[in-house]
Amino acid sequence: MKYETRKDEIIQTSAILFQKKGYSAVTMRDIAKSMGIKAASLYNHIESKQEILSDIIMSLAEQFTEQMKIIKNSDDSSVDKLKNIVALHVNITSHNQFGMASLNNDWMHLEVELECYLKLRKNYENDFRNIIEKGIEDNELVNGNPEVILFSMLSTLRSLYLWLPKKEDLDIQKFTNELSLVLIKGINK
Amino acid sequence: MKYETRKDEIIQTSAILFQKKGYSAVTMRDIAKSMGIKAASLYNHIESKQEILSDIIMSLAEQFTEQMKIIKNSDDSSVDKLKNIVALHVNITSHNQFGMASLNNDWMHLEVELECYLKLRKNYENDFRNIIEKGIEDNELVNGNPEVILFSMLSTLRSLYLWLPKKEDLDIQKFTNELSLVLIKGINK
DNA sequence: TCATCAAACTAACAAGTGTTAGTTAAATGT
DNA sequence: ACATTTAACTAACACTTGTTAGTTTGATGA
Repeated sequence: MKYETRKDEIIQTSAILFQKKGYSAVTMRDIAKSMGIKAASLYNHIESKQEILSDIIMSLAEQFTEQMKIIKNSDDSSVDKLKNIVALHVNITSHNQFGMASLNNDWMHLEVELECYLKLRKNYENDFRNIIEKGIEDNELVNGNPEVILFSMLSTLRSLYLWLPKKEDLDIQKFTNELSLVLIKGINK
Repeated sequence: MKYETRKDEIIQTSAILFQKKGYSAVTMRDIAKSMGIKAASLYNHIESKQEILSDIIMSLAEQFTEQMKIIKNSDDSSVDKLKNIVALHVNITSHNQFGMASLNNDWMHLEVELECYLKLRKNYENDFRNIIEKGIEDNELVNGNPEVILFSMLSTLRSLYLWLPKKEDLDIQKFTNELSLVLIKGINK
C-alpha cells in the first residue's frame, strides 16, 4: 500500500497541490478531486483544511529541531557540524520534497500553531548561528560576517526543494558532498 | 508626493500585502482597505487583480533581463561578472523589497504572461550558467559542478528580499562585497 | 457660473469558499 | 443473520471572492 492511512493520503496529496499553487489557492474540492472523491468526504478523516497544513509543517519543523539538537551536542568540529547540517537538509528534503514547499512558503497561514512554529525556527537559526560563530572563534572559518554566512547557507538549504526533484537519478551522498564543498570551500580558485 | 500615480500606489500597496500573505490570500478588499478606499474604486485605475500581479512581476523580470545583457556582454573576467550579478540582485532587491517576494513566490499565478515570464527566467539562468562554465573553463573557478554552483548562488540571491529588510541601516556597497566574498571565496580557512 | 471629468461611492452579481447535516452502501465482527 | 462501523455520497449553509453598473462628489478649465 502506498499510504498508511487515508488521512496520510490526504496530507501527501495536499502537499503536492500546495507546492504547485500555495495553500490559499488550493481548495478542498481540488484536494478531493485529485483523490477521486468529493470534498465533504475529506471530513471523515480530517478536522479542517488548517489541520492539513499544520500536520505538514509541524512534523517537518520537529524533525529539523530534533536533528539539530543531535548535531549541536556532538563532539564534531564546527566545519563537520556544518556539513552535517547540509546533509540534514538534503535528507529531509529528498524524503519530503512537497512538504518542504509548504514549510518555506505557507507557514504564515498557520493559525493556532504559528507562534510555536516561529519559536522552533528562531531556535534553529540561533543554533546554526552559534555553530558558525564558534567556527570563526576557533579559527576554523574565515573571519567573515557570521550573519551573511548564515543567510547564504540557509537560503541555499531552504531552496533545496526546488532543485532536488530536477535531478531524478541523483546520488544523494555525492550531491551532499558537492554542496558542502561549494558552501564551505567556495568556488574561487 | 510618495507615489507618481494612483495606479502606482495600488501596485506598491499590493506588493506589500502580497509579500505578507501571497497573491491568492490577498483580496481586492484588503488592498482597498489599506488605501482607505472601497474595492470597487480600485477599478478606476486598474483592469483587474491579475494586472497588478503582472505589473509587479514583469517589470522586475525585465530589469533583470536588461542588466544581465549588459553584464554578459562586458569584457570583465568571469569572477567580476559574478560579482556584478551579486550587485545586481542586491540593488534591485533593495529598491523593490516587496515586489521581489511576488517574483519569487507568486509567479505561478500569472495567467497571460506566465509563458513569457518563464522564458525570461530560463534565459537568465542560462546566461548565469554560461558565465560559471566559462569561469571553470578559464581556470578562474574551481572545477566544481556548475549546476550546484548556480543553484547555490541563485538561491541566496533570490532570498535576499527576506534578509535585506532586517538590516535597515545597511551599507549596500559593503554588504554586496561581504556577500560576494562568502559566495565566491567560501568560508573555509 | 457652468460643463467636464477624475475618482470616489453604494449596491449587487454570479461563482466559489470551507464546512455541516443527514443519508447510503459496503465491509466487518459476533 | 444482524448490528456496527467506515467512508463515501448529496444537498445545503453562510460567507467571501473578483468584478460591474450606476451614482455622487469635488476640483478644474472655459
